[in-house]
Amino acid sequence: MESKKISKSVLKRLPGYLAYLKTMPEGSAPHISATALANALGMGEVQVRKDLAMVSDGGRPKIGYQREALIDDIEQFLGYDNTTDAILIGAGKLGQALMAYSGFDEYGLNILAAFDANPKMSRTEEGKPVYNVSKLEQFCRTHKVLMGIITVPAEHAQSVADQLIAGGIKAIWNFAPTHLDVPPGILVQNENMATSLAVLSVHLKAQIKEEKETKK
Amino acid sequence: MESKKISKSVLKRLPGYLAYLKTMPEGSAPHISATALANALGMGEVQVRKDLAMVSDGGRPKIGYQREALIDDIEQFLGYDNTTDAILIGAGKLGQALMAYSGFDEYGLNILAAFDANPKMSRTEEGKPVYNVSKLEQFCRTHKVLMGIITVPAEHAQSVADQLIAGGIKAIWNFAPTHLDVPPGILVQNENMATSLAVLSVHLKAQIKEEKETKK
DNA sequence: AATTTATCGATTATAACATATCGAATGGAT
DNA sequence: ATCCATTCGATATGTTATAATCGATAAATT
Repeated sequence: MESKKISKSVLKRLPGYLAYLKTMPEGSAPHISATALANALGMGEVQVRKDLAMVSDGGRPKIGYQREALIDDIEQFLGYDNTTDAILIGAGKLGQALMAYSGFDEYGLNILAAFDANPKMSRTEEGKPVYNVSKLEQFCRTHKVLMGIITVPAEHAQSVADQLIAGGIKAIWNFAPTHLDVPPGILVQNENMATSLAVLSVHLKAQIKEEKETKK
Repeated sequence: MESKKISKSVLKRLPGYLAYLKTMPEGSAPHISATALANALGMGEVQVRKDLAMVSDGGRPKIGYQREALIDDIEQFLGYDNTTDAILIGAGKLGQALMAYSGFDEYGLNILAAFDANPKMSRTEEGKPVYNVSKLEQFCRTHKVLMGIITVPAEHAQSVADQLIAGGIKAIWNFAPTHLDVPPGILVQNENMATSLAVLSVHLKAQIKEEKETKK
């Protein structure tokens, strides 16, 4: 089962399973079937089974998967079991919100420090240091940081990305609503709110249109 | 060209084009070709052309698209030209960050008010009212709000969603890391950071593994 | 012990999607 | 005025993701 090649769509569904498994009450049965999971999350049972088969092999007919073991398997697959260090650039509103979000530990993510062009404080509310952006590249090197989180305005995002890459970063989590040009081997994950909004907006438009037509 | 059926993948790419077109300097040529766009954003030129053909028909050989007209076409298609009202539930760190984000106007989104189970203030920094969550359903009805933004902890998300739907909401933008059960016709757009993290995390794991193997 | 039932896992089929290729049209160059 | 380069648009191919089908297995029941 271990890795080889995994489709990105599967990857995006795994956290969903994980979250559901974890929120199951303590008293529930120690086993859960792929079918049950599928029903709970409103997806096809075949798809769920296939996804689970990619990361685990503990499925037994009539019984299902052992919940604890399955959780462990998914977490291990997603790399949530060993923490990765990251830094955040852009200590604005969004940046601070992310720094304050305590849930990242759960996903094996540890934000070491924040950087800003004009640091208004030396430490965040949570006690994480805030440095001037000029220290960025050097910090990456000395701490061997592999992930950078960009929460700066769009016009500065590319420049920040370049500095991160120069510092040896391998993955970028980009919250700036702009395209980043990066060399191959560097992964950019865009958390673009504009795309989500587009989906919602078009849906609403269709919905309203439909309503008008049924009224006729 | 107008609507009919549009694939979700196309939809997600359109905001990228739009953002790039808008950031082009004033002095640049009034026309742009699909080829140029493709190169700038690092995508296939055929795909870009196909996408643009879905929303516009102003493409002319040798010239390309008129930039202004293309921007208008995309914005109209995405519904950015007429604003839609929305409300936000959960005035925590993330919720406040979203309220403070001024860029939403540009996408035709107008957040009317925020709701919280324990409002700590009656107004946000931006002057938007903050109500108790008990007023939620009534507010939706009287203001005919169609979109709700959920930024409450995962355990309360489903309950909030139910109230929104009871109030007549048609689209939900869900920032809570949990699955929401909704009746058909209601769209849930999950802005799940966990999925993005999963993609990044697995990439990093593969990257590290690769490095070790090349060192051998 | 045999049968039934529920579930996993593999195989196959379908559909969506991205990519490549080709012809047509247009504006600029010669 | 003719030719050429560029770009759009449409068609065709390959790839990938999704869905449906089938057999096998293990527990529960009779």
